[in-house]
Amino acid sequence: MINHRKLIALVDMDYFFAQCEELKRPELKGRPVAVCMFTAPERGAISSANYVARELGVKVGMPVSIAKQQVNELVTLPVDMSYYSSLSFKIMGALIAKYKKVEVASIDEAYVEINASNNKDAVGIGSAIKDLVLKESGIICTVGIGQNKLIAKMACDSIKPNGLRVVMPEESAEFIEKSSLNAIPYIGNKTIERLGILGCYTVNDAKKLTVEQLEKEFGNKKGIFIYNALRGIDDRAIQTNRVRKEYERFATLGNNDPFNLIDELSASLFLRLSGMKFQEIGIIVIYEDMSVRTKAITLKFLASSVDVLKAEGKQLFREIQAVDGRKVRRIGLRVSKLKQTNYLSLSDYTN
DNA sequence: TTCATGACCTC
DNA sequence: CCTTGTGTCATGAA
Repeated sequence: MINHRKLIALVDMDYFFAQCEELKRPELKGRPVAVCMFTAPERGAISSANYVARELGVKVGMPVSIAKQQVNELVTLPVDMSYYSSLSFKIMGALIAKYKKVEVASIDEAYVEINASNNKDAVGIGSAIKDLVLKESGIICTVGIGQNKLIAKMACDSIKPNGLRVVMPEESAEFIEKSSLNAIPYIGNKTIERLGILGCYTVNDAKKLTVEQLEKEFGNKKGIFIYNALRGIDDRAIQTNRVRKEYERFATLGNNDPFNLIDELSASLFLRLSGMKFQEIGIIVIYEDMSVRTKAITLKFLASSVDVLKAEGKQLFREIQAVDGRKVRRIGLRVSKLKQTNYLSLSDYTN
């Protein structure tokens, strides 16, 4: 038996936004709590819900009106992103300080490289991570450990909330075989549907497909990813310093003037950029039937002014309107082809 | 290289 | 009044 095998731990904060709210207001514990994105006082969608609410049928993404109908004692709170970000920042900082290789994958998820020679060691490290997170922030998390990101993620998903699960390399194949197809990351509804057409409903069904068949159906990259994932193979590396490649801001139009809205989105985006320059601007228009149309332009220069953003955003919107005059529900504004001009500022962690 | 679109993620 | 707000990546066409 080889000593010190490299493994990956996925640390995932449980129902993060709602748990942050419970931390802020302990009297909420035990009550059904949902953090909501409101577009109007009584209108919006569920962004995060604690397990009390989930057990009563509240689901992430659900309209607030439906959730309230279902659970009338539901506590609905608006998003307080800067609070969640500060907690996240504390947690991630503690992980980075203690472990050599950490990838901050999102506001509530991090991959950590660990060394463990056996299951017992891995469990010990996993529970040390859980203790660290709890001590640092008061937040309860779930840790999944496996030979790669895929196994770590699936182990974690399988044992939420407040869980810890280690799937050692020699158990990986069986672990995957016993999983359902939709438990595999990047296999969503569309992929499930297309696999069904190919006669595949389980992991073992799908393993009968050749890599060529999968590439033909899903494209080169994704075909190979799925072929490997079905066998527990995943060679994605831990990326210790990920850099944002684009930023976007959305808003629901309501009765607002779209051009005013674009000005507001520009201002909000510009704040977020904190000095970063950009060369591509894009607009995303979402219609009443939820269909999407996008338009983007690459500038001939690196821009850094909010006025450019406003002007180009409105121009792109006019161009879309000229081709498609349907009623607009939401508008998004995006900047990409970014160039970092200064050091990381606090706002890099607050939104 | 640019641009449009779509799948997926997750709270 | 059902359906928020971000972000990454891949593909295919021009």
